[in-house]
Amino acid sequence: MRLGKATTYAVFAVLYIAQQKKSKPVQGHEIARNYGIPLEYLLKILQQLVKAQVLISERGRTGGFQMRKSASQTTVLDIVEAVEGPITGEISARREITGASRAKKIVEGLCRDSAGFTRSLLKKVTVQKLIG
Amino acid sequence: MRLGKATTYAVFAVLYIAQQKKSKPVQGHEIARNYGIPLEYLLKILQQLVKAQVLISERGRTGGFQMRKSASQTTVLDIVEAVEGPITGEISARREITGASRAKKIVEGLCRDSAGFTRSLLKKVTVQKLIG
DNA sequence: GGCGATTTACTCGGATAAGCATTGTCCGAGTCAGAAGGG
DNA sequence: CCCTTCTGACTCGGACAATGCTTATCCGAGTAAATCGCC
Repeated sequence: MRLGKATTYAVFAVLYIAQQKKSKPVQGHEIARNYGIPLEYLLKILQQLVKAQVLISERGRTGGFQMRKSASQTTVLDIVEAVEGPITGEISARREITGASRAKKIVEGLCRDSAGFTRSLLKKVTVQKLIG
Repeated sequence: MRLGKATTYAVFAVLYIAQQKKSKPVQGHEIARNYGIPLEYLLKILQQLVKAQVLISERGRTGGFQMRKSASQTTVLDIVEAVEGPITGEISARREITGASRAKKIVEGLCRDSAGFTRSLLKKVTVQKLIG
């Protein structure tokens, strides 16, 4: 399991937002400055989190981002899948390889098991637990 | 767990080689023809498997590829790591993100656990089991 | 001074380039089988 | 007929492009606060 930059940014951005006491929205540039993340890129990632129902956004001068659900109801899996898409186990050249269907099914099963384990692992950890 | 094309080719190529009864080397073009894989690309992948001590190669007119160890001593993990490099759990922007060290360690732990599980999973399955 | 229209500064939002890994291709080095030729 | 030599075709091997995805950036749409003018 290797988390890409985008996903890593996403996790820590959500963490930062969840840690805010105030109910005011947190603005992108504040997160970017704190972690040294390129602002425009971060915004793009935050938008994906909004689409995936992890965050809510507000426009305008006092706008920003807020948690949609509470920190204890938001899991790391939610964040990761929002950015990378669903974690699914599959092999790439499924169509090219003809025959060897038995072996193919076994290998696909392995991938699925790995993906399933990873999903359950990430689902167990909430943002609340990350805060501590 | 998503296996790239190269890795998938590698698994089925090794499977094909292991299935050969004769002790003669199997030639690349035979595998490529059987599975519809681009020959030159397959050769490149097979070379990686040779470097990783999974296969042995022989040049010349009667050359080709053979298993280095027996099918029951060669695991899917050996093949996958030969092509993709070692399966390790890590986050990408480790340096960029400053602070939040507690959360960082937790997330890194998740990645390691996922990687460890996947490794053990792939290690359990030998090429012999794929043949059936 | 109070109220409202306007400006303005700031936000998010989606479309657009740059960098890098994966995938795919080409030509050269090496090696053995088999033909050619002489004994 | 048999052995040696040589040729040639076929192999793997490593260096060289094309493609696709991740990463990064830019400019436009939207919103509320602050400003300015009028009453």
